[in-house]
Amino acid sequence: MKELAHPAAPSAIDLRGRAHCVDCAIRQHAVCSHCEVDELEFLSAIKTYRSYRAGEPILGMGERATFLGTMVEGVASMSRLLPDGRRQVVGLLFPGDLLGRPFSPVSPFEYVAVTEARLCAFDRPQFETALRETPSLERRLLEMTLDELDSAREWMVLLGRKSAQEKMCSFFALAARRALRLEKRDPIDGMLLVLPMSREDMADFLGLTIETVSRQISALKKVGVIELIDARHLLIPSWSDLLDAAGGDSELD
Amino acid sequence: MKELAHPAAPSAIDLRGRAHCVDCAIRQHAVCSHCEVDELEFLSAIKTYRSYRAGEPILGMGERATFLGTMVEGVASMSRLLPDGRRQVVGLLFPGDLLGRPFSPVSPFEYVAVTEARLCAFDRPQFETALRETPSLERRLLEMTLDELDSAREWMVLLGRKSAQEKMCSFFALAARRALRLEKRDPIDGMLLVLPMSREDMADFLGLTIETVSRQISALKKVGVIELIDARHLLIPSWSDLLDAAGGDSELD
DNA sequence: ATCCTTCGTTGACCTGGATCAAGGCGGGAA
DNA sequence: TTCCCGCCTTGATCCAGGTCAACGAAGGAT
Repeated sequence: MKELAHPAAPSAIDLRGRAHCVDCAIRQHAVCSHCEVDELEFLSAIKTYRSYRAGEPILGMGERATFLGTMVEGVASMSRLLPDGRRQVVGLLFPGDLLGRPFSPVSPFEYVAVTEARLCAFDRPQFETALRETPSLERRLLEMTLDELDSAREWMVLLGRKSAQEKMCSFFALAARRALRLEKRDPIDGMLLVLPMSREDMADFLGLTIETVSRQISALKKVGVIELIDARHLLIPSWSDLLDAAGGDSELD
Repeated sequence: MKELAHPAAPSAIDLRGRAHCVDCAIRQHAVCSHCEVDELEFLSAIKTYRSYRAGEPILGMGERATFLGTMVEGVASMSRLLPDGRRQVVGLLFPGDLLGRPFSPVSPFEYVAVTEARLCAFDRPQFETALRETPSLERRLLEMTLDELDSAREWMVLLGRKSAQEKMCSFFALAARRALRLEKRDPIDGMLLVLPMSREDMADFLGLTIETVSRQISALKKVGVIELIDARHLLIPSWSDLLDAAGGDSELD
């Protein structure tokens, strides 16, 4: 996972991966959700699917990105590495989310596939031109960016003011809501939550250490806020208990 | 400061405050910076200046906002109050910054004037219509939102992974850069930095307590990274020393 | 089957920053 | 001038979460 020959080269590119946009399962969440058929056709012409294995880098920090794209499957992380090795995950990307920084060729953050992932990628200059010429695209990007900004600020509250326990609960709530959204289902008590990431990724997302994450999970299991099946699977017996323990959750993600 | 009769009512509204946009000192930083003369004239027709005293609330959390606007003078904070009183400042607004959440009438954060402040306010529905009909406005808002998102993520790194000392230095660097930008000057060693806010606001911005802020300032003074004139004024003897002590600063704000 | 190697858990201990508490200082009111 | 009162600083103590360390469980490779 650490020693891949070509960090920015996906493990597979399907150059002719022209699945029909109209059939795209995640389009309603994506930057192209407001597009008309002809606009979709144009995008379709410049799109390429890229697949990544879990742990594989997608874009490096400070690297010149040649593309950007929509997450189609899987989860990716966006993070910053400090000179001394400390790491902060500043965002998780779920299907529908846009990966990459429009209008800026070098991203100040690195993107890594957290699970096996698939990206609907666009050549950067072409996509940026499309953005400028297609109001429905630009408008949707603005909507998405405003929402992401709200989420980022929400997360700042968590990072700055919440206890380790509250952070864990907020994270579970976030992960559960994002999973539910894709399945178009509402939260229910007793639901299963699949954790898409390692303890280390969670720790780096929450501003904690893996040990603290592990301990808090054990503590939450003991008080019954969660029921642990195995390291990656848990049940949420009571959604409202979870939100209470999350300390002022704003239902945003 | 805590017991104001009408939280959302500014201390003064100049209804005929129609200073010419073309002469506006901060327009180049504002959402209207890409506008043509005719577009400026339209905005001018729907704008109103609002003044706030230091400490005065501008928009409450969860409150239905009737306006949003560009900061013209002064500094405002954007923050979230947790049910138990903990507070996190998620952003500072300097002249040129847009105050308020476009396309969403209720802001999930509260805005407070940190110093005496002046706002170029627009009626929300009218401004949103203008946004939708004016590509130069919408495009500029997108640019600004993308930049703010980068800054927010930068701040997440600080909140999640930096030490109290690094946080203080990053804050000084941020405040200095924002001040310099307005004056169109470059950072120089020995420059004076005016702190626009109280220890409490800094603490809430950095995810610290006032005591820690105070102690770190003393510590930084002792090691010579800053020179304290009084509680609100300090010198930055060496810009590079400051950035070193800030631990991986990305020059962003 | 056996060995790694990675990941997660748990325990023991430490420490950075929070908390609690006491003054200092400066500006406005009387 | 004196007295507040809101800020800021500093000291003493505490504790949530970090650090260090050991170990178990679950794959993969051979």
